[in-house]
Amino acid sequence: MTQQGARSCAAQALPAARPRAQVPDATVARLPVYLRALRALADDGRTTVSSAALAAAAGVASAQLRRDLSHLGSYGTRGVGYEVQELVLHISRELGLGRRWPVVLVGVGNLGLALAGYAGFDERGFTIDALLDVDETRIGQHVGDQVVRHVDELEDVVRSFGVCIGVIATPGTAAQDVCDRMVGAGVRSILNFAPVVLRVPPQVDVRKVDLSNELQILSFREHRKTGLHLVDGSGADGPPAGTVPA
Amino acid sequence: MTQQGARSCAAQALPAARPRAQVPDATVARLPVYLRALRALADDGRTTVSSAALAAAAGVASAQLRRDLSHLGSYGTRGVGYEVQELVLHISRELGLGRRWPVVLVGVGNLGLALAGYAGFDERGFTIDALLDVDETRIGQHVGDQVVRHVDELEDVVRSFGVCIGVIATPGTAAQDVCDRMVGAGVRSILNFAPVVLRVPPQVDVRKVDLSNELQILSFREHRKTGLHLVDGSGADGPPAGTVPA
DNA sequence: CCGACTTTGTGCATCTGTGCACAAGCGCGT
DNA sequence: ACGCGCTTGTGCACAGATGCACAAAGTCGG
Repeated sequence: MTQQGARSCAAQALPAARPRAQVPDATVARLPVYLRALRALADDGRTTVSSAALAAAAGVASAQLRRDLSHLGSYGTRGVGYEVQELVLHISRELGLGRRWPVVLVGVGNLGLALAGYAGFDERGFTIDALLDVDETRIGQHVGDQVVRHVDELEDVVRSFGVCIGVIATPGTAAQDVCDRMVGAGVRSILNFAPVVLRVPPQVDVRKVDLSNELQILSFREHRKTGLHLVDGSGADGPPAGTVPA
Repeated sequence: MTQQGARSCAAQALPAARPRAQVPDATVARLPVYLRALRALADDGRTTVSSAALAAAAGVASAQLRRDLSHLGSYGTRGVGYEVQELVLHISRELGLGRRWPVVLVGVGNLGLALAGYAGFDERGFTIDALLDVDETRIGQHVGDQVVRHVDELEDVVRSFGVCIGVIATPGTAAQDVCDRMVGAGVRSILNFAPVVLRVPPQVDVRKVDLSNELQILSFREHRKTGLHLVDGSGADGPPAGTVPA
C-alpha cells in the first residue's frame, strides 16, 4: 500500500461470508502500471505480448501478472499471449477510464501548479476543471486554460460537474477543512497531498501521497543497509548498541 | 504498499531460515505517520499518549499500532501509555533520522520546483543539496538558496556528498538514463516521480510515486461504487442503494 | 499495603497476497 | 489430421499482515 494509501471503506462490518467477486486491492494498484506498459508496447508496434514480456516491462513476476489479469476475465490466448489493444481496452474499462473524470484541485501553491500542469492526467481522461485557493493574490491568475477561483465556489463547482474527484494540495492546516467541504458537496474520492490524516465518512475514499513519508522510508532502508554489518546472524538479536551520532 | 512502492531487495536469495529480527515493511511504511502524529501531540503539550489515542490520530487500529511499536522494542508503560518525546526519539532513530540526508534532485520542471520548495523535507533532515537539469535555459537559475546546475555534474556532486538520496523528477524518457548515472555514481536510494519502471541492480532501492496511477486507482473505486447496483450480492452485503445523482 | 482500574504486549486465528508448478488449451508445422 | 511446443490459467502451499482477546504489568486511591 504503497502502499502507501489509505483505505476507508474496508472491513467495516459484515465479518461473515461474502461472494468475493471483486478485484483485489493489490491488483488494482498494479493495473495502471500494466496499462502504461501496454501503451508503450502498442507505440512500438507490438500487437501481442506474453505474460513474461509484459511482466518484465511492468517490473513484476509473470505469475503475478497472469493472476491479476485473470481477476478481470480470461482475455489471453494460450500459446500466443495477450492482444495488446484488447487488453488496453479491458483494463481501461475495468479502471473506469474511457470517460472524462472532472478533477477539482484546491491549493494552487508550488505543488498545485505542478499538478495542474502535469501532462499525465489528460492522457487518462482526467481533466482539471477547477483551480481553487483562498489566497487573494492567486485568485484570477491564469494557469493553463483555467483561472484560479475562490474556494468558496467549491460547492457550486462540484454541483455543476456532478461526480468528480477532489485533489487537496493545501498546507496541512487547511486540509481537513477543505476535505469537509468537499464531502459536504458530494465528493466521494479524494487524493490528498497534505501531510495530515483526513477524517471522512466511510463511503468516501481517500488516498494519501506524502512526499516526506516516502523519503523517510528510503532513509530507513539506507540506514538499515549502512548499519547491516553490526547485526550478526548468530542466534538472538543482541541490541546492536547503536552509536547515536547526533 | 501502496503502496504502492517498489521493493527491489526483497526475496532475492536466501530462501532458508533467517534470524528475522527486522522491522516488517508494512510497519516501516507507517512509522512516518506515527512520527507526524506524535509531533503534533507534542506541539499540543501532551507528554504521554495511549495507543488508542495515537492510533486514532494516525488513522489505524490500536492493536496494530501496539504491534508496530513492539517491533522496535517495548517503550510503553502499562497503565499509562507512551511518553511522547521518548517515542519520537526512538522512531526517529529507527528511521535513520537525526542526521542530515543530502538529496540530489534531477529535473527542475514544475514538479521539481515544487519538491525543491517543499517545507516538509528540511524538518526531517532532508536537505536538497543539488538541483540538476539538462535544459540550458534553467541552468544558472536560483531556486531557494540553490543554483540549478548541469546534470553532467551529477557524479561530482554525489561524490562530494557521499551517501545520499536521489530524486528523479524528469520526463519519463530521461528517467532511466538519469537513474543509471545515479547508480553509477554510487546512489543506492532513489525516489522516482517519472512514469516509468526503473531497472536497477538489486542493492539499489527505488520507490515510485506516480500521480496518474493514484488518480486511476480512485477512478476504479468510484467506478465500482457507481456501478455497484449491477452486481447482485445475492447472499449478504446489500448495497446501500446509493442514489446516483448525476 | 492492597485492590481495582488502566493499558501494554502478544498468542492465536483469519485473511490477503505471492510464487511454484502443472494441467488445459491453442497454434503451427508437417 | 495430428502431434509438438508454447503460453495461459489456476490449485496449492507458504509467507506476511491484521484484528481479537486476554494475561502481564503498571498506576492510583484508600
